[in-house]
Amino acid sequence: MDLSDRKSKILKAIIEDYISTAEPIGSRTISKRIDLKLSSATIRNEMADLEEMGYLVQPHTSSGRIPSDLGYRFYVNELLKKYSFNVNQLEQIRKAFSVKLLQLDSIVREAGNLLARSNGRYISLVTMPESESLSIRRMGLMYMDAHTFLAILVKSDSMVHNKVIYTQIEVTEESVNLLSQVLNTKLAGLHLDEITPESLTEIATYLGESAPILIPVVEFLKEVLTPKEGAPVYYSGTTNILSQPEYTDVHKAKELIDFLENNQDLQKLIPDRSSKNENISVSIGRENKAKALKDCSTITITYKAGKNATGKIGIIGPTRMDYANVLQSLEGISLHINTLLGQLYQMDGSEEVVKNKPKKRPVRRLE
Amino acid sequence: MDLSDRKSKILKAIIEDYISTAEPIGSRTISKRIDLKLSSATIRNEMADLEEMGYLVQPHTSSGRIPSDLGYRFYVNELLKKYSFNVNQLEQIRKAFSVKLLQLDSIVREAGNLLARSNGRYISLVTMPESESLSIRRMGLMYMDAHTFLAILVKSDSMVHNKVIYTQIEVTEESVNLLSQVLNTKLAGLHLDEITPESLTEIATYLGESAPILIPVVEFLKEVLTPKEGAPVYYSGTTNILSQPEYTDVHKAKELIDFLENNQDLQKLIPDRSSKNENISVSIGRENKAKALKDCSTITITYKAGKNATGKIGIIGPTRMDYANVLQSLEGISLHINTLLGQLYQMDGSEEVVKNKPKKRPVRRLE
DNA sequence: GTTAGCACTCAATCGAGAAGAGTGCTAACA
DNA sequence: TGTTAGCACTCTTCTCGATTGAGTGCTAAC
Repeated sequence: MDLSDRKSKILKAIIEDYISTAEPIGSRTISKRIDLKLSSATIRNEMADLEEMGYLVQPHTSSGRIPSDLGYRFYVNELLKKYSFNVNQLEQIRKAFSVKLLQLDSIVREAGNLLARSNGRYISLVTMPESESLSIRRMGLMYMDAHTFLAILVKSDSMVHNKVIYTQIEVTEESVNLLSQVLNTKLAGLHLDEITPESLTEIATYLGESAPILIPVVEFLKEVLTPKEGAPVYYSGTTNILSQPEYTDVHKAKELIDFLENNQDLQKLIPDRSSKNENISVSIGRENKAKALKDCSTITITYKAGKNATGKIGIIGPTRMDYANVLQSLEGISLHINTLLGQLYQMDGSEEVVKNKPKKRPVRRLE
Repeated sequence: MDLSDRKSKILKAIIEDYISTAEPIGSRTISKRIDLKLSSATIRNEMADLEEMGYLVQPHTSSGRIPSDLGYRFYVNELLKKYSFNVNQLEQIRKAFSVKLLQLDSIVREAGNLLARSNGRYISLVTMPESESLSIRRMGLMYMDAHTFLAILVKSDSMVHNKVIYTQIEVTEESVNLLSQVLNTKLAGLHLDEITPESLTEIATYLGESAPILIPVVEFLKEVLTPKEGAPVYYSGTTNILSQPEYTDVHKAKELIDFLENNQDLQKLIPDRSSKNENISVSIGRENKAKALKDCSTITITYKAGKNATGKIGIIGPTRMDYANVLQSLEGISLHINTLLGQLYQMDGSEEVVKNKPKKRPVRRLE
């Protein structure tokens, strides 16, 4: 769908004005604003055309025009000039990540917070990276007292999990240390589905009568390694939208926030329209799967964490969103966490893990 | 300050009505509602008295009365009959805590969430338990690759911390394991200020040329064990207040939420008025230290975690708060987390830690 | 193709009046 | 002396019509 150069300019001007004012835009405003000198009457004619073509809507006769979903879509696809990266901005992003954040979940979560703070007007969201199946990179146990020990697991995606485990039977420091060592050598590099009953019984033989403590440990492994269907979404800056004029009605705001908090499955919220080679996905208004988001736009970008794990980070706001700005900071942040995570994974002793890993792993189907 | 029985009854009726309706209460409403049969005119006289005494205020002449801060205070101190515990309710609280939550921070945080959910109208807050000085209960390292290992610390309050540490120099699995063992035997039971340069050099001697890896480990210990001044406050259900009539104005709501998020120091928000032997503190309206909370009431209860560590859990809402209900569920939840944490600490091998701990520890001053 | 001009539309604003809830005060009553 | 009925008064809220003003569509002229 093509538009004349003049129509494009007018549409762009309307959208950008509306993005910043949230008020319907009249022909006079545009005729004054735009570079090509045209009278309001001419603009009016063009606006009527644009409305007929579906790019603009009128809240009521004799009011200014506001962009339709289609209008925003055209804006995003065609009119948004490639934003140039501000080196300064990238530097600021880098600074915002404090040095001590060297763990995956902190990095990702902090990225979400940063995003929410950096625009201050929209809600930001992140999902933790999900890879189809995770393996055990490293694990260990730590004796605490006769009935307690700590289980620690480093997954192949570098996330660390730990759990305090209480046992009925008494354990000794030696037996815990022994189990720790055995577990590590036997299980490191394995996926959950590669932990067979046979290997477990083998491990149990090393333990003698303290074998039962293996049970809660395996529970823990299962719990942590089982791929969660639909990574949970973390929202940040939910109350940012309270400063948006479209949410001066508290009920609307609460409805949206409640909806988000109760719908943790990002897949169900937004369509997967990163069909192009781009990994950025922009969903405008009714393009979102959820009806509750019909007046919102969601922009998400996919980041990589390791070989085949990806997560998303994004923004939810009213359709009247500052797309240019959001896209830019989103891309800036994703760029940065990609490098951060890249560093994190570069340090992986991947070879070492690989040598322990059988070649023929059951293939996990994607549903 | 004493009130006649009848005045008390009228005040109570007004407050409870106002709590549930948020509308100024007129004399006729009370004359119909209350058990002792009195005409509206009589009630009016009594209300005029109560206003003169400062328990009620009139938003404007010829409107009903609403309780003043003093009125609420009287209500809380004198009129609130001792709530009886509902066994059912306690059972529900118990169920709400899923079994897998066996770590201090999850327990406390979950308590906050539960509190926010259970009333659904107010903001809940929790602070992590703070004890003056924490010691190392147990620590360990876990080798990951030639430049990476994981440091794990279990503090005396049972909180587990871990951090991925990257080293410039190469480390071997053996050296990490050795250090792990040495650290544990040498440092377990110690407070931060008991870790002397001498003990560190002693440890270093065990390590030979891989001694430098001790540095980031000590950094980590410092970071985790240094007592934070003013435990951070975690809020939950901040958007709950959006459903309250006093916050239909979005700006007010946003102001409050922003204020809370930017003021993490609970000490500065509310006065420490748990002066009685009670550990519950109720601050009504302007009794709060922060002016931003002048239309809010805060109720906090202190829970115990271990011997001398305490944290707070509480509720923030409009002064028109359902005190009876909030107090009850607050006490219920604190009761439960006290027992949960009690179990957690009972399992502490305290003797074992004690034997390693020198008697004369530098006394830390309270400021 | 562009523009000036004009009649028209419709939301938002304003103000006057009416309604209604509630009070204070007075006088009568038990 | 305490309680109550009644009435005038106050003040908010609601309603409704008039006004305003931003903006449009259309027509005619350039």
